[in-house]
Formats: sequence, structure tokens, C-alpha cells
Amino acid sequence: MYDKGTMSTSKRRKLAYHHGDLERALIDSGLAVVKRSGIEALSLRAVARQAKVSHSAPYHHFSSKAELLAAVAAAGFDRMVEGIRQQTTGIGLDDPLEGLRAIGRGYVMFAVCHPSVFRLMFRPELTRPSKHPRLLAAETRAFRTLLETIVGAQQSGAIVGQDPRPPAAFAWSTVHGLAMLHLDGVFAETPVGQIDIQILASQINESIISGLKAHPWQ
Amino acid sequence: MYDKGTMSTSKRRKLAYHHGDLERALIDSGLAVVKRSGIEALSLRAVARQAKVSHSAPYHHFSSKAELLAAVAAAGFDRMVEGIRQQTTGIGLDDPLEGLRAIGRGYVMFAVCHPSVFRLMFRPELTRPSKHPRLLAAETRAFRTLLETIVGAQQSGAIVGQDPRPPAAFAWSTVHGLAMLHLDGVFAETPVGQIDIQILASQINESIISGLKAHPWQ
DNA sequence: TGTACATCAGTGAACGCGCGTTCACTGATGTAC
DNA sequence: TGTACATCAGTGAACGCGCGTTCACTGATGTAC
Repeated sequence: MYDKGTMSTSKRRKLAYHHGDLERALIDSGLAVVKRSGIEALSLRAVARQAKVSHSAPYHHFSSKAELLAAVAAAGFDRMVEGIRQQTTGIGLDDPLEGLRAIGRGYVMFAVCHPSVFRLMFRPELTRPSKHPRLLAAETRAFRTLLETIVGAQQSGAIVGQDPRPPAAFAWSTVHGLAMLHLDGVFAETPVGQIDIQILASQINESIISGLKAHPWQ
Repeated sequence: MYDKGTMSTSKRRKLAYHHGDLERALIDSGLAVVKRSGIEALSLRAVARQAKVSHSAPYHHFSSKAELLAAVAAAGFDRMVEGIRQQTTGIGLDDPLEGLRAIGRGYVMFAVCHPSVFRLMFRPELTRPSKHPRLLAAETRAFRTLLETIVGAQQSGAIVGQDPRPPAAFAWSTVHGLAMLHLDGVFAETPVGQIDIQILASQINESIISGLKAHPWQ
């Protein structure tokens, strides 16, 4: 392996696309394409085009289109976790319910800010078969954030029950459904449409808390 | 217009594909294709093939692929409403909370029983542009079922608040997210996976009720 | 340090594919007389 | 009732398209001597 630190900038740039950085560049290009043009436009060739590389170059880093898209989706999960973490910072760790509110806010906000990426993350037919281990890991990482907060709420007594999974599934389902129905424009076509999504999200966030506190999760 | 009632069976069958029934046949074929082979296989040509008709025949009934799929999706909404109604029958109208439970059960059950149809119903890019008015109407019809039950719960005092839309959005989001995450296999890849979907659904159904009752929807 | 060689990340032509859509047609149907 | 005609729901050939994938290649890189 060569040492990047000893190279001039121009040499590093020249090398960048010749030793391992194209993988990262393709993932970034995938995110860029899906953000700009949506999921339908997210073809292997479009990603290669965006990366200014021939359409056969990706095959040196991903064995198929599905694997490439899985890597892009995994990157999406990582960015969502990052966004949620930003909502969490500056919040006292002593209040797990505030942590839950932050997760809900972060989840919906990510979906609203990056709708196409969010859609890609939940489009399993695009990454199948051979669902990339990286995608699985990224999903698990995202879910663990929620799970740990629920455990904290249970240990502090804010939520009754021992098993964190059902209440976690409830909270996740609610924010996920809210985000999806909003992105799909379903609310806009019904009487709900007149309600601002941010206001609706915080109302629903509170009702998640209420549901978590009131229902005996045993 | 001719009178179908005066025709022999064989003549009616012969005519069936020549005067207006192909539209219905194509919608049924669309449902059949998507159920059998999934959304990816749902092309205009596949639907025509299923209906045993040339691939240009659909153009006499739908102006584009998007319009055909919109009609199929609308049929899906109608079947879901029908399924929910089956869950509702045999329940005392005096208890609106039981009505809410029935809607939640029916929603998740439809998604589990007809996963591909359910996915099609919430894939707006397949029916755009020119989203069929029929699809909009079917969506609205489905949502109204929920909205009216919420209104009943509010009038009976089971839920606090005047505006039925936010609590309806909350309930819908939760069952929708649960169904979607389950169908996408997201739960299966996390610790939640070990929980039976029916049990999880009824637990979450109860927590929706709790959230609806506890939270001041004003 | 200089040279010969192996490695391997790129290129671009080529493939076969099913797709959505168009179009001239044909033949069964309903209608006017 | 019988005949001539208009209508229109079907057919099937044809189009151009972008796609995923393969393959022989080339040229820059790192390595062995």
C-alpha cells in the first residue's frame, strides 16, 4: 500500500480514482443522483455518469447494480443516524422521554429533507437478492439507537415493561408511517393535508409518548 | 347500447371482450400479475398478456401505463375497504373504540395477505403524472372510514378533542408504518423479528387506543 | 537507482432484453334504410 | 327481414430507448531483482 501522506495534492487526486476511492465516490454519486432525480432515475449507468466514469467501472467495486444500491441505501441509514444524533445532542441524558422525542423529530426531519434517499432505504426489491451486509448493519445500527433509548425509559420507570422491542416497534412504526404517508402525498389528498407536517409530527410524537406510557407493554 | 339480458351465454361471452369489459378484465389482470410476480413484473405488456389480449389493446381503455396502474391501485383500495368492513361487521356500533381496533386489524391484515397490492397502492411514482381521479376517490373513501370512526369516538367522549384529523393521522401512520416495516422485512432483520406479527399488531393496536385516549388532541 | 514484469482499476464497444407507445390494419358489431 | 355502411375494440409489426452485464483492451501503478 502506498502512503497518501507523502504525495503531492495533484498526485493524490490523480491516484484517488485508481486505488479504492471510486467505491466511496460511487456511493456519493448514488446519493446525488437519487436526491436530484429520484429513485426511478437511479440506474447503475446514471451513477457512473455522475461519478464521471465509464458504466463498466462500478463492476470493479460492486458485483451488481443491487449491491451498489444497497451500499447507497446503507449510506442513507448512516446519515439518518447522524441526523438523529444531532437532534439528541444538547439534551439531558437524565430524561429518556426527551430522547424519544428527539429520535422522532430526527426521523421525520430526515425523511422530509431527503425524501428520495429515505424511499431508497425502504425499497428492498432494489437491493435484493444478496442484500449487502453493510445495509443490514446500518439498519441495525439505526434501530439500536431507538432500542437503547426505550431501555433507558423502561429502567427509569417512565415506561412500564421489560421487553423493549414491542414499544420500539410501536414508536418506529408511527414515525415511519407518518413519514411515508407524508412523502407519498397521501395526506395532501385528504382533509389532513391542510395540517403542517411539522406541527402534525410533534403532535404525533406526543401521542407516541402517551401510548408508550399508558399501555402496559408486557 | 345493446341489452346483455337478451343474449345467449355464448354470445355474451363473445361480446364481453368487445364492449367495455376489457377495462375490468385488465384491472383484475393487473391485480393477478402483481399478486403473482410482484411490483417489478407489473408492466403494461404483462397485464395484457395476463388478460390474453395484445399489448396494444389496453390503449383503447387507458391512455398510458400510469393510468392503468392507477386503476389497479384504486381497485386495491376498494378491496382493502371491503376487508376492513368485514372486520367491522358484528361489532356493536355503540363502542367506537372497538371500531378503531377493527380498522387497525383490517388494515394490517390486508397488507399481510396482499403485500404486493398494498405496495402498489403506495407507490405514487407508478401512477404519476395524471393520477387517476378514481385512485384519489378510492383513497379518500378508505380514509373516510377511519375519520368517521374517530368522530364517533370523539362524540362519545372516548377521545378528547374536536378535530378528528390529527388523531386519524396518528392511527393511520402507526398501522401503515407497522405494515410497511413488516413487509419490507425490516423487523425480521432486527431483534423485533422474533415477535409474531399478529401479536405485535394487536399490542400496537392497543397502544394506538392508549395514545388516542391519553393525549389531548387539541 | 533502473529495468522488466505482474497487477488491476479503468475504458468503450457490443450483446440481448423487455419495455411503452404508435400505427395501419381487420373484422365483428350496431344502425339506418 | 335484408342490405350497406359506419363505428370501434381488437391485432401485430415496428420504433427507439436505456438498461445491466460482458469482454477484450490499455495504461498507470507497485514490486522484484
